[in-house]
Amino acid sequence: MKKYLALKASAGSGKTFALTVRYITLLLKGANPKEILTLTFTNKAANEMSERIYNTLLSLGEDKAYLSAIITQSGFSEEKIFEKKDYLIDLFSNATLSIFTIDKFINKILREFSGYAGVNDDFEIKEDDIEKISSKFLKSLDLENFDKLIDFSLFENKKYNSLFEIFKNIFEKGEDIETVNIDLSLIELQKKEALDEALKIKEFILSCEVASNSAKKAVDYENFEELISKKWLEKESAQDYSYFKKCSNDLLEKYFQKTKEEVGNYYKLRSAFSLSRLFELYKLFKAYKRRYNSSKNYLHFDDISNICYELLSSKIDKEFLYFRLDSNFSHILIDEFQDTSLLQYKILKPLIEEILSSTDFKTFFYVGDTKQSIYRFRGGKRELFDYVLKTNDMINVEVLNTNYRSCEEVVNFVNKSFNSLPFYEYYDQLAIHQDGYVEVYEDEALLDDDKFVNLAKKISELMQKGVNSNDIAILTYTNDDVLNIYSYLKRMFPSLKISTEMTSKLINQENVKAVINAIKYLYFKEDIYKENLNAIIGKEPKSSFEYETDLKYKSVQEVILKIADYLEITDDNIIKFIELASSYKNIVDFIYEVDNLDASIENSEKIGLQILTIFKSKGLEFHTVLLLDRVKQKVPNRNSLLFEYDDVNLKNIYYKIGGLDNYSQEYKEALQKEKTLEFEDELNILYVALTRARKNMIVFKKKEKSVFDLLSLKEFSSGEIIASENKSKNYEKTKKVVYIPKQIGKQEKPLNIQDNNETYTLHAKYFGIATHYCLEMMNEFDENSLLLAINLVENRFSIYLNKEDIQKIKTRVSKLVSNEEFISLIQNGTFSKEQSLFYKDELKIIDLLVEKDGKYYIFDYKTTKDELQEHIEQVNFYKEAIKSIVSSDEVYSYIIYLNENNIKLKKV
DNA sequence: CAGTATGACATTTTT
DNA sequence: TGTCATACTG
Repeated sequence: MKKYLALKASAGSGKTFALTVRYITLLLKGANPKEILTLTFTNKAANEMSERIYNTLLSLGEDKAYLSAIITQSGFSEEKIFEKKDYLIDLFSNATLSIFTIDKFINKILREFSGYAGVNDDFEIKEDDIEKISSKFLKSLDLENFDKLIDFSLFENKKYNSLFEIFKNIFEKGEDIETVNIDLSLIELQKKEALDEALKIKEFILSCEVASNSAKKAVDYENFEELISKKWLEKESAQDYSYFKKCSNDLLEKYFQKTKEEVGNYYKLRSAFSLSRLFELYKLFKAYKRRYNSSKNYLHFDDISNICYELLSSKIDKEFLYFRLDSNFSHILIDEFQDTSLLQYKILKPLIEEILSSTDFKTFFYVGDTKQSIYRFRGGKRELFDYVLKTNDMINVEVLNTNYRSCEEVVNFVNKSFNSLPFYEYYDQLAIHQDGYVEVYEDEALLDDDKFVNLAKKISELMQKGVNSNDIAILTYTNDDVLNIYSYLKRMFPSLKISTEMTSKLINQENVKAVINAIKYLYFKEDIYKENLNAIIGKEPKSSFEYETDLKYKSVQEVILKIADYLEITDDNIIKFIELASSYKNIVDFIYEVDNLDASIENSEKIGLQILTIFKSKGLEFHTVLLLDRVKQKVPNRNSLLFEYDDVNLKNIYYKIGGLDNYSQEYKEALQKEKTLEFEDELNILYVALTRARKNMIVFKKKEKSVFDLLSLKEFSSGEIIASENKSKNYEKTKKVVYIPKQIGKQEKPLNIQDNNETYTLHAKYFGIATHYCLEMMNEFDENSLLLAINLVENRFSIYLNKEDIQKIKTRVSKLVSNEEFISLIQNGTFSKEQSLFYKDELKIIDLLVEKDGKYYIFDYKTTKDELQEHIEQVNFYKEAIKSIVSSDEVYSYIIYLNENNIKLKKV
């Protein structure tokens, strides 16, 4: 095993495999899980990582690929590894793991050193309410600074809101600059100077007899602003401008050059002024925000990394950090390194350096693929990958170029598309799977009104050729496209199950929005809310909304439910909204706080054809991919600031001004650099999109203005469509715990929400999921398995549940495994957990299914106290389903109520 | 026909 | 706020 290694892992080349092998090798070589710091970007990835390691340990030896890789890496013999297997499983499942997201890790550091950073260690993490902070900030300013802000805002013609956007942008970067004081009147003077010169040109042209109308129109300026909007100012000399050509002489050229010089001086002054003033105001804002955060005892994610970095760079030295951190990390593994931001890297740097300079057994490893860096807009810095290599010559680099994901046709197509691009680092990949199908289809419909006809046709064609709809994923550029395709396909194929993965805010979902407006109307009696409501639910404008209720005396949850039922719009999103609404104490709280609710919408069906954005698809793979061109054109980047970096060092910050590039060479170069990076982003998105398919890929290309023109794709097809392996109409896609929302709205029995029944809280939901997860992860129903499983639960659910909850789960499950009736029922049977079944058009998941002597036993776990009729109905449904599937009457079912004090087995 | 002016147009998102 | 298509100009 290389002690220090950077791994360039193209899409599908076995990145997670390499990480897992390395982790297990470290364990074999005697490392403790706690000291192996493994960093990922999302919680999902962190969970998957620990599960993958755990599962690989459990089946160590069964998978030859893993085994031989581990043998090679560790240098241990097969026997030696088997010998250690049980010990490793035990070690891993009982240890505190250090597998986190980068953000969580930085958060951890800050909490440990909170005293030095001047923050409380129990701060909350949440989104900023920029509107509130900015208005309070304005009020906090003294007259002089307030004037400065107003002046700046007027001068740059910026709204206050966009000013705070810029502050946020600076804050994310965590950069700072020196400011200089330039008087605004100086700029006004310079403007006049330039205008005076330009008026000479005007006079000259107007008195030139041969001047064309266009030439006269080109000098129709009265003030400075009109002057600089003229295109001819960008020319090198006056005669380069065709409308001036006829009048051109030395005198005009003299005026022209002088005007250009004065305008150039204006730009220099203005950019220096604007940048300085902006940072001056930013510093005030930052200081104010610190005070505000500390008074409210909360921080934003950006605050955390910002403060943490300040702490490390000024207040404490790295030795101190290293020795004070509650765990010493001897090994670091970083996943998706190309997405690391500069700030994050700077925070990790001392830890990495300590490892690199140590003579002990300490290792450093990072994997990534700069071609898959598509998150630059939120800070990801791909240059870091090579920079770290370049600046630390002990680090080795390896490249993974075998593709284990896609079939030959797909791999070859991607190779062909990317390897001839100049300035794009690409190594050809080698496919291990044969065959496959690739098609580039020039879709004329994409430019018409009926955009998705051909997409729909292709889908039905694929399904006829034996591709299961579950195996198809449609990838798009925007969330908007996802929605449009979803509703189009729903219309065309009403019975087709479609799942969309979108992150859109719950409060923006139509039904939820309708209820919010209805409640606001009832509270404020302002017509605007009623009209909003009418528009959303499709009623005529001015329709009345009559609803008798007493907002004050009912719980917020009850009000939402009643109104949603009244409007007949109760759905999954409304139910989630009701669950979340428990956090509002009363209706007034709700009215004023609801707009800040940050939760996301419930995604539709959990099974079926998938539609998602390319960004969302990163890290995933699909049997068949339909890739859609960018439907609408790309928008330009609207940041007001331009950060120019040399590798990873900040070179300059510019305040973006249109036209400045004509007068400042360095600004022009910085703009050019930014453009190159944006171009790379665009190619990277294409790379991610084209590497998701395992078997079949169909590209829908626009006839004109297609993004695929970057790769010069032409109409093309190669190979044969590969049918799905699983032919059943809707089969399980994941073995994950699926939460089915409780149908609160449809219950017969009136709800008793006021007594704060825990059944309906999110917390209870996670408690239930965690309990199910614990039971799912147990290999055997005994205490030993429970210990292992509870550890996994802790690692996975510690965000949602506290120690007591975990203990409660442990107690409950422990009661179950010592329950004689239960044990005797399952003894000597073969059992399958989380068995999904599809029956009468419904997908259900059975918690535990046991087969014994030709008899079947169904078990369903419940963590609620209440024994509801619907539980019985649900289990009866399972029973019917199993009976019909196995064609036997010997099916028995039980509901297991996992109560705190006792276990109840209820035969149904 | 080449150069110029003008108006319409639009993203991605975790912690 | 940059890009693109389109109309206009000489």
